[in-house]
Amino acid sequence: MVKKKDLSTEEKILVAAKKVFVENGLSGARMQDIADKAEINKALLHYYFKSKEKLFEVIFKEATAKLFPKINTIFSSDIPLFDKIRQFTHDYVEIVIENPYLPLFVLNEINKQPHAFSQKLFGNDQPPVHKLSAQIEKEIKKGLIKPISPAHLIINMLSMCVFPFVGKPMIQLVMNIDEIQFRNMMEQRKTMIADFIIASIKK
Amino acid sequence: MVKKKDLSTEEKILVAAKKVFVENGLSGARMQDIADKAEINKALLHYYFKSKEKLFEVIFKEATAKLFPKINTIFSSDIPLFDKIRQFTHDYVEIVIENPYLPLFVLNEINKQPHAFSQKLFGNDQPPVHKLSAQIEKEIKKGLIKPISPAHLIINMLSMCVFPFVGKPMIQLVMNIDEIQFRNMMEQRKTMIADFIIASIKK
DNA sequence: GTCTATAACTCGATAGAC
DNA sequence: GTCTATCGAGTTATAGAC
Repeated sequence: MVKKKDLSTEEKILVAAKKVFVENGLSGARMQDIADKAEINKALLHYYFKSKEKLFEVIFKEATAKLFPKINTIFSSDIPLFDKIRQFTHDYVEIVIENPYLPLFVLNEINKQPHAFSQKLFGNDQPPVHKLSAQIEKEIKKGLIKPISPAHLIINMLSMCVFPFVGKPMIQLVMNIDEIQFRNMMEQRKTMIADFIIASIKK
Repeated sequence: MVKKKDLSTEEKILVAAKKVFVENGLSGARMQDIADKAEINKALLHYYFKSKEKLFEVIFKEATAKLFPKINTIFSSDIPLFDKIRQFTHDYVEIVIENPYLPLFVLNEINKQPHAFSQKLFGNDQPPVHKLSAQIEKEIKKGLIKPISPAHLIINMLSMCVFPFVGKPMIQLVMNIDEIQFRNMMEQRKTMIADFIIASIKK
């Protein structure tokens, strides 16, 4: 664990800004709160990052960089379908366990600026579902799995990986569980989700 | 379809406020925007609803009233498990299709004030999962379905119903589909989700 | 009930000293 | 690089006329 005092001013700002933006969103965050949390003053924030928007952009890019590239890589990789499902759900739940508040943060901002991201998220690459969709179609045609719409299967998989974190406080309320129990459940999901999916589509 | 002119001032405000708050959140919403959309002026907003916070609370309560009671009712009803799964997923997806932006809105605010809701959402009732959990356990013991943690099964079901709407713009980007295609897909999910779940747990 | 005008305040941003 | 002080835009909220 790195102590605050060991961080450069810029790093302290980034750590503080991440927390404040992720908790409150762009419009809900206050530069004063970020400054306080970084133990500096507002003027210095502007010295390092010209404006609130610029600082936000840095934090947001950092967040998407954690959440999206992995999807692309695994979806497009060249391994058998069931392995792919197991690997994706395992790795993705693991990522999100370490960053439980990022999905809600990112989805919020995408919601507020949908068009602004069509390019940003995937650059000039194909959106990453095509290869996986094709693979699923192929398995169905070969009669190896039950017929299912690839799009729905992918949405189901993503839903089960991500939603528990987006709805974390609600789930904790409804199920009446604390942080540790929640974390344990999420650890189980690393393997449970794939089992659940494969049981559904295997012939 | 009711026309704006036929609504009372209070109703016009509520319609406008709902749209603005749901799209922008509490901190992102502007009273001026609400006034413009309701075709009145700011002063009148305060005449009807003392403050921004008070107005927000009304909208928020309306939103939770749409999303939560249904869960409670179906989860606790006295019908066979598979019927319950079919009914819940069908009805819930239907509700959310008609209010696609409510889940993200509500989850956001719960995230910002987790403790404030422990009472608010369910009052003095038991959180509604107990009865469904017990029912699932029983079916497993009777050997009618495959062993699975009730909590995970419920989370999976909720995830597949709700997440596509929380992640709507992202899904539209990733899958490259427009509003109509999205709506069609969600219509399919009214029955698809139950099929998917039951295929996974049926013996 | 509804309006115009404005007070009161919050907050991002800058000037300027050190 | 870092600070204090302050400006100015934008917002919530109120006063007061009709």
